[in-house]
Amino acid sequence: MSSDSPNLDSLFPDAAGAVIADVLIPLALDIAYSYKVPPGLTVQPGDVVHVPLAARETIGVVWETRTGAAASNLKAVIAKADAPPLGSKLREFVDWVARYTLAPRGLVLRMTLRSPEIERNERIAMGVRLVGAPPARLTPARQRVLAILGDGLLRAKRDLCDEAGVSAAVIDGLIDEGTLLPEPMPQAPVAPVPDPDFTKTIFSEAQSKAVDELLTSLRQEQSSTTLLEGVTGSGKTEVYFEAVAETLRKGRQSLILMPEIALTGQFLDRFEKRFGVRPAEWHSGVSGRRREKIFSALASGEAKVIAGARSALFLPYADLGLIIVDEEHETAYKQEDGVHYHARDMAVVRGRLENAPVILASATPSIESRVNAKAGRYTHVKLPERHGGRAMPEIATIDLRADPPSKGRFLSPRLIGEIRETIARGEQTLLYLNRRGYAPLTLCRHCGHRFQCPNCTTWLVEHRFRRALMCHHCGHVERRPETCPSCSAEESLAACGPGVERLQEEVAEQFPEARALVLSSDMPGGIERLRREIEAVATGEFNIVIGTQLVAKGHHFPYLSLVGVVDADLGLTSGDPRAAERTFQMLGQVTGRAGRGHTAGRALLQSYDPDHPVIRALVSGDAERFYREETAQREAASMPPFGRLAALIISANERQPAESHARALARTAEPPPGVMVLGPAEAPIAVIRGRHRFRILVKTDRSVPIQTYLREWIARAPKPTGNIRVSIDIDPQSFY
DNA sequence: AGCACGCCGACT
DNA sequence: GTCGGCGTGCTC
Repeated sequence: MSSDSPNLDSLFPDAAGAVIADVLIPLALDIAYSYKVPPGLTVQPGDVVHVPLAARETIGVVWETRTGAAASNLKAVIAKADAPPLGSKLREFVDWVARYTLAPRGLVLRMTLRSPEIERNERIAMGVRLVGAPPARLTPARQRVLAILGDGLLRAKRDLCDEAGVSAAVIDGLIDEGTLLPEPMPQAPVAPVPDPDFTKTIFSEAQSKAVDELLTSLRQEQSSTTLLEGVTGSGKTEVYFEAVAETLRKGRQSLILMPEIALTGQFLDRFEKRFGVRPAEWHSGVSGRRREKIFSALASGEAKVIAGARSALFLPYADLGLIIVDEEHETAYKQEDGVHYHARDMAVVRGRLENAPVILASATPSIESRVNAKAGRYTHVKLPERHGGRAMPEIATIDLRADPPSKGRFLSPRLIGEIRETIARGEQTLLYLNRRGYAPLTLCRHCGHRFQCPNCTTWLVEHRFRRALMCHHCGHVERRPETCPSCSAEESLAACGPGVERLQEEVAEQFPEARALVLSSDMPGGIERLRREIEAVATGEFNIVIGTQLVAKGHHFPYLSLVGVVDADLGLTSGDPRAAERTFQMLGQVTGRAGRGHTAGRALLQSYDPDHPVIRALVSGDAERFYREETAQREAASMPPFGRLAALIISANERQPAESHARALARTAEPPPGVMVLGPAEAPIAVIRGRHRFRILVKTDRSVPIQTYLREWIARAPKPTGNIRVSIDIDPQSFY
């Protein structure tokens, strides 16, 4: 900071030598704006400041300071804000993420500032303490209060009222008399420090080995990424808790990233069992007041461990010493609106910048992470067996060509037989079908009319319970008509294919005496009811559970011994380049639910294509081979992580303009060698928050700087007219 | 994100 | 004639 003489400053305020701050503002702006720094104010890069913007005042972060000739039209910084400054590593991270995701830097900055809505209305709870002589008039109410406070300790007003059975007026009266003294209550610590040695976990031989390996790579001074691969039930969490303990002993902070839905009481309980206290939590359900507290506790270094959803990656840690990405393969790590980023990948980047080791944990790792591990870029730590002698489920297929269900039904005779036996043993069956509603397609038997979404390129799903046809893509809903809208034929509409509701109908028919339950995310009664029902399933209350993918995660069902995958082929035919991987992971998780205690469970996959590599791999348990083959295919096709995928997303309020601009853009593309534009016609259209989105997929091999190419492409293309926005999505590829 | 400006349809 | 809807562009 230059120290010009005050004389000179006041005489020539705009002369060379003025201090200028380049301030990044948390709006959709990519460049930092320049402001004069008024005399008497010193700012440093990272400082949060109030600045004028147009007619308003906003907050911003000083990105750089310089001295030089200030143009006289520069506005001046108003003041420093009462917020922790952003460290240089975090600023570097913001720049890096913005550059990689092609988002304006201001938008990325906003993710790091989101919480401190500087609520000045901090109400400090007051307590009272006995200090003076009893008052002249000693009423019974007053006596009760004084009796309680006789020990001279400080008590919260509220608690005291409850305990003494008096109103606040009694206590206020005593304060006026001088008998009691009000005093602010000591603030409960936002995030009590976990004790790394609260309990000592007894590890199996395999687990101890994994812990040793993990700690060895942790103790290297360099930042490193470790893939912790452990089958369901192998005790991954307890193993990575040891890395958290090690980081705690060093006095540094740990971040445990998890998909939002996985952040449950169950996880927090396990943490508390190991460390004596719960970690601080960070997700959409945490209230504003608490967010602010956690925010500053992290910035000051007071909070040591935080468990959070992907947004926690952008918080201002004082000394981040470890990042764990739990369930690293989860798609929930990808943010699809605003700044498009993949939290797993950005975690690896932030870990590198902060010199913090990163642990990616999963039972079914992503291809990307596996490839990196195989190539030696990540350390690979494996937990190959279940903990506590629990056996892996036995998985088999039912060939639907040889053993078909009866017409209009979806359960094969063999599966029905197995369910019957399971019920007879008093055990539970899970029927997995990842399709909400009654039937995925409705058509007219008379004229062949198919109900299609007016916005999307998808069929409307019948929801018989609600008597509606719904689009699961955009949320469009219409009433199911009685007659065909095209040919007016009556009673001609036929439901095609199964959904969970239809399966429930079939189950009721086959097993009228069984208690069956559908678990799907659109269940009437909302999340509360869902939680209660899941609890009821865990206590063994139902014989048959019919569930969509939400049953694959989290909860443990101790009575479950049979898993029937109703349509194992579902999802394998979608155009998604990760379809095989996703299906393998999903079915791996679902079938992993089977098994009671030490008894192995059974899983049956109904399939018309039992020789499909995914199904074969699930049955044989040969994950290695599946990953090897899938990796080879990815490599041959230049798909991630061997090539890159990106998309231009064109969105507008109406479908038509979005689509025509997408086509116009596609025509403008002049792909250089190594780039392939996969055309808008192949891309599905979705409606998100009222905006119709069209995607143009782009595939490149790794030699092409895809960011540069996309930027040039957009610059070349005709300017979008109307309310059309073009944004860029870079597909996750994993970083190392 | 705000906020102003400007262009088109309904109407005190 | 004006009011006000929203689409568009700008903010050091």
